[in-house]
Amino acid sequence: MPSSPFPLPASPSPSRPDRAPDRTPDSGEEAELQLYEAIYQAIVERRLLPGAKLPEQQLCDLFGTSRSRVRQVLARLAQERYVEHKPNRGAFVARPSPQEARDVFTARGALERWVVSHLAGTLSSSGAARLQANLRREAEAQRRGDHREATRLSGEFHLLMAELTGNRVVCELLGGLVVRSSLIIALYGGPVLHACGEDEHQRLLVALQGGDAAQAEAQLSEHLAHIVASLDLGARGERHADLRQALQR
Amino acid sequence: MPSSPFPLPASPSPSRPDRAPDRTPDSGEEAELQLYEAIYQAIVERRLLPGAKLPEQQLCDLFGTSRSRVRQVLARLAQERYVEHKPNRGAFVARPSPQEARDVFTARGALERWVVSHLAGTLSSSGAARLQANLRREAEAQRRGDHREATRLSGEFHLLMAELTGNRVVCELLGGLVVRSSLIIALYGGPVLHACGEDEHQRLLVALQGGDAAQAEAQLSEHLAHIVASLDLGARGERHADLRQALQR
DNA sequence: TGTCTAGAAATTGTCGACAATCCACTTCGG
DNA sequence: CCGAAGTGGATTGTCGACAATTTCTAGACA
Repeated sequence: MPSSPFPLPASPSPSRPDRAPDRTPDSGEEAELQLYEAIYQAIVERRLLPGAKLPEQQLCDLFGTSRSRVRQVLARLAQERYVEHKPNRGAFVARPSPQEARDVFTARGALERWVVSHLAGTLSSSGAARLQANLRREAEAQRRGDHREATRLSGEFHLLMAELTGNRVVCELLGGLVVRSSLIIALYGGPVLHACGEDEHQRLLVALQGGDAAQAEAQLSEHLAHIVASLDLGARGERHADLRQALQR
Repeated sequence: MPSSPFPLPASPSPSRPDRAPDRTPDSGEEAELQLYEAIYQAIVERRLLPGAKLPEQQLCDLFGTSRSRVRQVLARLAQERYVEHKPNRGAFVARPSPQEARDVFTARGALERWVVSHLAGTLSSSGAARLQANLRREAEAQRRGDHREATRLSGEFHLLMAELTGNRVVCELLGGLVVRSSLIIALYGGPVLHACGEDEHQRLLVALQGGDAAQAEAQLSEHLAHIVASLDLGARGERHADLRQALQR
């Protein structure tokens, strides 16, 4: 069926509707970034489900890149634990074990307790405003039933807190854990994706603005515990979606 | 000078003194692991200093592998922030900025406070024995002036604590931070490599065995703060060593 | 009808060759 | 004598081709 080499993201040369038309180094490097971002976003937004296969040639065709670049991207994703690399079998979206699921949220707790503790004393008004804006957008998405956008914003809230501390290292580590959390919730989460978070984020922000570090830490621990408690570890999710459909923007 | 293609690690086929002789898949994959471990250990033990160049062809010759494998290893090391990848310039052992140095130790504090807090209630007698053995070996190395071995064991102490919690995710994250700490101390540490740790580790272990989580957390925070305080951030270390010499076992 | 086997097709793993870029040395002009 | 441009060599970046392995398919036999 895939006789046309470039089904979706347009051929390299003719039209480039996205911005930054000033520098034109080569389409290859750009496509490599696009490919990474596409898979990354598809995982965060749960369009690519755990266990889905990522065939190299198919990705080459979809993004008009060479196989070396695709392999590079897959290797990076594998090191970040977003995909698993089975020898001579190919790359698959990662399926974290129940134990790994618990460990990820425990590690998040360790890092994020420092984040909120640090923020409780230093949160600027502009920072608080950014967090508030995120909450508003999440509530909006929730109200209009856009669960995909809501869960994305929910993860972004945690990352935004980390960014506001100014600690790049914590940001990177936590960023990885948040993505892996998406995989975990996709695997073990019930159909109702922890709608509880909506309110808990709000209370967490109040604690931060009040400068009460202990209260903020307690709120956060409770929040994460609620998420873990809502998981059905032991479920054998065999879910996987279509590549073409998942990666199109 | 390097006319002989395999100066140090022996040619692929004839002799293989290391264990696991049962499976003999191919020398390529094995050499790839050896290369990674060699660079990793050389960084931890401060034989490869920040800023040192890692030329691909030279590594190919030293380990008898193809350039693709060398590039794969370097890419992995770059993602772990152990080496920096300058475009069209090559790979260099990473030189963390002063800001990154502070951030790394802050992140370590966040993770390790959970580690010691968790261990304070659950440390088994065998686990305590392993930690005690590590301390003994470190003290021994310190006594006979083997600073290299002492610093290696010092880092291993922190990793060992993380392992004893059973949380793989925390282990991986902390492992990366410990290696980066080696780079930071190599760059900004004075000639006397925080010999203070010797005693502080001992007191930390006592607190763990006593089950006093708060005391253990306080000890740990103080320990890390001492290390950061001993750093001379703002130093412009241009140190780098010879590859051949650094990577030989 | 079910299962095992053998061949074929597709997919992944590995390598060497070529192109692009940068570094160092030489050479020329001031 | 010093600085700048040019040139040769070395190093890195990229790609396509080939080899190895797995998976799918067809067919024979119990």
